[in-house]
Amino acid sequence: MVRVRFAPSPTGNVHVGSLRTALYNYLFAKKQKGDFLLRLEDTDRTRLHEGAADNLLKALYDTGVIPDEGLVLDEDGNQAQKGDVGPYIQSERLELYQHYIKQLLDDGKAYYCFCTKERLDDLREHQKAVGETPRYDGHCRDLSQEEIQRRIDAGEPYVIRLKLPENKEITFSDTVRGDVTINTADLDDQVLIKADGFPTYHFAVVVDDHLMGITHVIRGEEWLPSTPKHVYLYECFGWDAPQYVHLPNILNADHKKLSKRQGDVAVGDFLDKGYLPEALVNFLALLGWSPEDEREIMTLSEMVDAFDITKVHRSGAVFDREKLDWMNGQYIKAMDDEALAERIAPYFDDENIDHDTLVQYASLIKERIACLSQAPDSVKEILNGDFDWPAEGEAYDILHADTVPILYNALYEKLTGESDWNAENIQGHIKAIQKEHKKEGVKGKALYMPIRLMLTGVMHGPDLALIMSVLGKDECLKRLRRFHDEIL
RNA sequence: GGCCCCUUGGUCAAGCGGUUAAGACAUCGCCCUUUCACGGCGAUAACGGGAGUUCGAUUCUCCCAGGGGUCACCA
Repeated sequence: MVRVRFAPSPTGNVHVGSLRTALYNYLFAKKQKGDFLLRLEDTDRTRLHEGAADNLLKALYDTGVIPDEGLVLDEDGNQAQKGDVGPYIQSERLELYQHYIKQLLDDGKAYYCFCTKERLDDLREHQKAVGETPRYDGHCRDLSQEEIQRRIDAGEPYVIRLKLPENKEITFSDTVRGDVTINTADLDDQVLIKADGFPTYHFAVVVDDHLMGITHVIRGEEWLPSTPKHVYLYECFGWDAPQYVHLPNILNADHKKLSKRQGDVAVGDFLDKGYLPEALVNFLALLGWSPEDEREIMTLSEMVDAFDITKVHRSGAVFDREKLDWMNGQYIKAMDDEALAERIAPYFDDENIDHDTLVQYASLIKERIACLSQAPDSVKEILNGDFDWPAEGEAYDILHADTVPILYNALYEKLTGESDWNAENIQGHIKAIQKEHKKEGVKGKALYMPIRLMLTGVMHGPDLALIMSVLGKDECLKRLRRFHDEIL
């Protein structure tokens, strides 16, 4: 039975890269009919962030990447832990780490280290200055039992380090990268337990992944260089290591790691902006993986069916915001007006607009916006009545053509008489005008464009009758009168 | 700098010894349309370099170059 986990630390907002990692774990688990767990790695007390766990859960549930086990949301939407191998929050597992570190200590696989921060800093600085790779020098590796006891009793702060064998090649297999070999000579005696008694990531992941029965570790490639330490720990305990899958990074356009400097990176930011969660997830899934066929627009469950972890790309993928826009637009266009009206409603919050109007707005902008937050501006751009008619250029010429007065009179009269104001009837009037005044040149572009200009001031926009319908009779007539007074 | 990983068009990516080297985004045309947008059609555009292996390399091997990651009592 496949069991995978997403194990972020609650340090702030959820990065889209993290979401993708979670997503791949989820897709793999579901494809293999296994479980996807969420574990919180909160061993760094200095970086804890208020509400981070809530953010995390919200991002996951909003996007449908929902954990089967571990930290979850209960029926009431409250944080809860679910499963038999908890707790799923590392700070609640301290006794466990104590137990296992003792075993390592007893076996001589780990040792106490009393080196001060200052000594370590000096050491590192010196090594750098001499051009050496910064590394722990093993100062406390061989302290006598007596000295250790004495210093502990004296209350000296200490950490516990992994005693790495010297010059040993450690090889592990990675699903996307194949066999990777690293020599312990290039590795540090990693701190396993910090001075505050908390485990470091390196120790906690191994203990937890083993105890939780994790079969596949799917994580970012930044973990690749430290994986040998983890593999060695499994060896020390006599446990089977999981299968590793290191995912490529998501990059900025400059091929650097995706960072806040160049736009949004938090899942919440994208959702707030009006990127649909299903579009974001779809887009993210395709960064580093693609299905066998040529589909690009896929639901989560379609992705599950098509997902193949062995087809994950090896190299980093640039986060192309233009393509995200396109994809989001595809999702928006695929929605019906009612559904879209509901989704854009929050963005009109301050304006108190009724549902029917919202539906009309939806039909107006559906094919013009890339994300939901553009809705108000887009509507405003189309319906804005506070404009001046152009004083020059093609638009000016159109509005000052000889046929415009004829058109104006006919239009004003017909619209005034219309009692059932809808797009179809409006279109009928325009057609009728064309029929009656065709011989005077009021037809085609010379018919539609002046009307569009009279009513909106600009030469482009959605279907004219549709705009007029949404504008309403009073507003249309008002604009026509203003045109008459100011221009005609 | 040491170590590790990566390398097909501007971007995401098919490809897994023999192909006219897919497709998508973006760009540029044309078409559709009263306009814009949508949509349709088409165009431009790629195997980092060098050695091998092979009848034949984008596909296999090695070297180089470039890019990235990592070298914390952060994850």
